[in-house]
Amino acid sequence: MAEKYYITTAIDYVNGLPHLGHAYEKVLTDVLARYHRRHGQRVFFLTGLDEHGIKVQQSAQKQGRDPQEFCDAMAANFENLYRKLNVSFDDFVRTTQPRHKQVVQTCLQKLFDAGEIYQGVYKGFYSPRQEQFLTEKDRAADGRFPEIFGEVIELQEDVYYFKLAKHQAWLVGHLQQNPDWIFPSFRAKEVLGALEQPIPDLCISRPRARLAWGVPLPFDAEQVTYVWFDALLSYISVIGYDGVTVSDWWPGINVIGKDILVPAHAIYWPIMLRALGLPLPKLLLVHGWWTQNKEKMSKSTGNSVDPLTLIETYGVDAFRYFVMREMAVGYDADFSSAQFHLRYQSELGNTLGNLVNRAVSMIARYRGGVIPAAGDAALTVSEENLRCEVGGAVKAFCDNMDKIQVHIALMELWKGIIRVNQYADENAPWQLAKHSADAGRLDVVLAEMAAAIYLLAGEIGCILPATAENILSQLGHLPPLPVTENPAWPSIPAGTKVGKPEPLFPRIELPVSE
RNA sequence: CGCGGGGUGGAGCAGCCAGGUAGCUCGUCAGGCUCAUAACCUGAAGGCCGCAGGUUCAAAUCCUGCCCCCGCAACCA
Repeated sequence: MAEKYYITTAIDYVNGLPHLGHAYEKVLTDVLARYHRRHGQRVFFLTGLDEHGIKVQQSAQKQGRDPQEFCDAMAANFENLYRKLNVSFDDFVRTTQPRHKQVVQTCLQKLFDAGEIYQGVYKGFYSPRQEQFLTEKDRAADGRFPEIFGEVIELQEDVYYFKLAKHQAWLVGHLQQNPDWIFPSFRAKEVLGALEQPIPDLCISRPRARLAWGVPLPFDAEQVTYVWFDALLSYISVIGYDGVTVSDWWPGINVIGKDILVPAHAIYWPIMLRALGLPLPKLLLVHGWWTQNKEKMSKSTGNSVDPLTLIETYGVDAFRYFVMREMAVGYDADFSSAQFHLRYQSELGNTLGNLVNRAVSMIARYRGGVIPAAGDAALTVSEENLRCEVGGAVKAFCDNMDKIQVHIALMELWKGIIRVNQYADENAPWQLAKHSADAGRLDVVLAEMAAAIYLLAGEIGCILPATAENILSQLGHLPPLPVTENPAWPSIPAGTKVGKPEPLFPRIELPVSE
C-alpha cells in the first residue's frame, strides 16, 4: 500500500477578498501535494473556508443579505481563484456545511462530557454601536475609547470556556521533545516564548442573541461556538471523525501563515486534539508573508497585489513559478512586479521555454517532426555526462522537495534545464544537419534532447502543471513520467511525432505603468 | 536587555539549523553560435559574507557582545 500523505491549507476567512498571501499558500500546498502524488503516494489535499463569526454576520447585514447567501457569494471568489491557480484540492470544506457542523457539535459534546469545557462569565467593555467587545488595544493614546465606538458600556455575559491551562506543561514538553514539529524551526522558539507566560482558558462561545452565525452548542441552545474551535476542526471533520475514530488520513500536515501560528495552531489546536484523544498533526508548516517594497501589504495603503491580474497577464504557471521561486519557504519575501517580469522573461522564457522551442523546432526541421530513435550503442561521453548531470539535477530537486525547500528545488531543477541547453551548443545539431555523414550523430543528439526534456517535464509538472502538459503535448503527447530520485533515462516510442513548436512563455511587453 | 527575523560582489536574493571550493537571476566587459521566444553557449571583472571577539585543523555557517533595518506583541473572550 502506498504511503499516505494528508495535507491541508489554512481555511480562509470569507470576510474579504483573496489576495497574494492566500494564493501563495494554496500554491505551496498544491506543489507539495502534486509532488507527493507523482512520487507515488496516496495524497489527500484539503482546502476550504471559514465562514462563521461576527464579522461575516455584520457584513451580510450591511448588504442586507442572509449570511449564508453572503458566504456563498464570497466563497465563489475563493474557489474561482483556486481553480484558476490550478490548485488540485481533493475536497473543499466550508465551515457552514452540515457535515462539518455535525462534527463540531460531536466534539463539543464530547469535551463537555469529559469536563474539558465549563461555564463561566466574561466581563468587559462593550460598544453597542460596533457590536463588539473592546480591548486595551482599542483605547486611544489618552486612554479613552475612540469616537467610532460611541457609548461604551461594561457588560457581563455567561459563556463557556475550554480548559487550556491544564495542558500547558504537556505542550511545552511536546515542543521541547519534538523540535521538528514546527517548520521552520525558529518558529517553534516563538511558541515556546509565548508559553513562558501562563495561558488563560479559551472562551469558545457567544450568546446567540449577539451572534447567531455559528454552530450552536449541543449542551446550551442559547450559545454558539466562536472562532478557532469551529475552524480548526475542519482539518478532521470532512475526512471523517465520529467522536471515537478519525479517518486514517489523520494525522496530516497543516500549512499555515505565521500570523495564525500562535496561539491558534500551536496552542489551541494541539490541546484540542489531546483533549479529544487524537494525535497531533505531523507537522505545522509555517510560511512567511509577502511584503511590497518591504512593507506589509494592506488594502488601506493600496499596495495589495491581485493574483488574478498577474494570471491574466502572464499565465497561471508564471505566477506559480514566481511565488515558489522567490520566497524561501518560511521566510518573508518582497513582491515586485519588476522581479516577476524578470523571472518570467529569463528563467521561464529564455531558459525553459526557449529550450523546448529549439528542440521541437529542430526535430521538425531536420527529421520531419519524428523524434529519432537512437540506440544506446551510439552514445558518447557527451551523452553520458548529460544523463549524469540531468539525473543529478532531478535528485537534487527531490531531495529539496522532501525538505520542503521548494525554492532550492527549483534552482536545482533549472540547473538540469540549463545543462540541456549546454548540451545543444556542445553538439550543435544545426551543424550536424549540414552533412549527411553526420546523420546518425544528429539522430542521437535530437533524441537525447527530447528525452532530457521529457524527463525534466515530470519534475516541472509538480510546480507548473499546465506547462508540463504543454511540453508533453509538443513532444508528441507522451504520457507523464513519475518523479523519483534516481530516474531511468526515459525512452520515447519509435515514430513519435512532435507537435507544432509553440513558445511556452511568449515575451510580454512591460506594462506602460512600469 | 520583551519575542522573532534580516544585514552576503552594482541590484535583488539563496546558502547558515546538520562548519570544509561563495551559489542564483539581472547588470557590466569580451568572445562563440545562428536551431530557437533579439533567445542559447563560453570566459572575465567585481565579495575582508554588518562590526568585534571566541571555539575549531577549518566559520558566511557554531558561541558571546555591539551596531543598523524589519515584523509581532505589550492583560486581543
